[in-house]
Amino acid sequence: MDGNLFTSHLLDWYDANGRDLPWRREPNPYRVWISEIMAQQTQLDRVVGYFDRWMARYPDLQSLALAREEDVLKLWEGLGYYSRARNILKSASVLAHAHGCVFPSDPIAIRALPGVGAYTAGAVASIAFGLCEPAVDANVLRVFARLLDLDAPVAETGVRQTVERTVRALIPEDRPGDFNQALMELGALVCAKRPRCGECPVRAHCLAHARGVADSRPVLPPSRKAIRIEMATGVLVRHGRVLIQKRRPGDVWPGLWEFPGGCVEPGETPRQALAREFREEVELVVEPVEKITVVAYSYTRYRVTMHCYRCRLTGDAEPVPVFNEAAEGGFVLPAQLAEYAFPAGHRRLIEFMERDARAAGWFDAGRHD
DNA sequence: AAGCCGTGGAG
DNA sequence: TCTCCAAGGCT
Repeated sequence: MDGNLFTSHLLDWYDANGRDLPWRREPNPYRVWISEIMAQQTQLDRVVGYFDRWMARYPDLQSLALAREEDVLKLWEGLGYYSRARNILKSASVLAHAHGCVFPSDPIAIRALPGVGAYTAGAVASIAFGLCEPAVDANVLRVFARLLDLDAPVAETGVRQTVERTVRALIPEDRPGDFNQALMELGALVCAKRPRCGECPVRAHCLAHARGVADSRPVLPPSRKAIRIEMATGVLVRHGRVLIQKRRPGDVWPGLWEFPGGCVEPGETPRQALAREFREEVELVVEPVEKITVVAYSYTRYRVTMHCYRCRLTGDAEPVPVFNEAAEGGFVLPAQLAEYAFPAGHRRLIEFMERDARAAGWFDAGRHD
């Protein structure tokens, strides 16, 4: 491959077709870092809104160093992979104490930050500091699987190393960040899962295209099957306040809030499962009295059908929840639910109840006590 | 190293 | 409806 010609074709295309993204307008290290963490396993179009809100709230490292985890998780709500947000806070602490709130330019120091792996370190080093470091993400792997017609599964570590070496040899000293971004942009817009070779600025350099096998690259590993599960969750209102609890570290969605509930076990109905979960989780005896809605959502490899019920206490005793499987919890006003970060499925339940509130009155105090 | 961590859009 | 999979990292 003629490296110089390849690079100029690619950069010319990027200059004409690269998207106008907020962190590209002002690529200081802090902004580039945040954008790259947000972009992990997330399509850029979804990142933009979160990025803008983040920068309005935490415009620099100094302001981030004072941030509270609750607020950061709320800002991150819906973006997924919440450990990224917690790792940003851990990094902020490191950057404040060990680096005096000056973002380090040394790739090794960048790579040492929590949540920063080989890709992100290379991206920040090249985009923010102009260093000739490769940034090999899924886009770049796919692009080079086609350029080089690699017949090994791209998930293999050997393939990544091959691609990193190749990229390192191609990076132009005057535009390392643009080169890396151009490779990714090409993968996102042209050399996508279904390639659009007719629009490709570097198809003359592409072995898979020359051989007519671009559609069968990259070679993918066998996929894991989705697991379907049924869950039940309950809305318990008392004196106009609704019971929620905060998930513990080590759980799925650590630090996020939810309504009590859990998996429907074999042989159980959703209502039975819900009564059992309330006993186990919060030591309250409740009865599901009314189906609110069914929310279908998915996380990682699970496909969840969540049956949502309005619950009432059986018995007259004042409820004192004991949070056996949560970090904390309590009864909060429905209007306050907006201040807590919920997993997407529970957030959709809240939105359903708010939309439906006038007709159904899910949160009406007099209806439930 | 293989499994886990979220979510929503594309096809 | 259902599968695939994103500007990955951690354990």
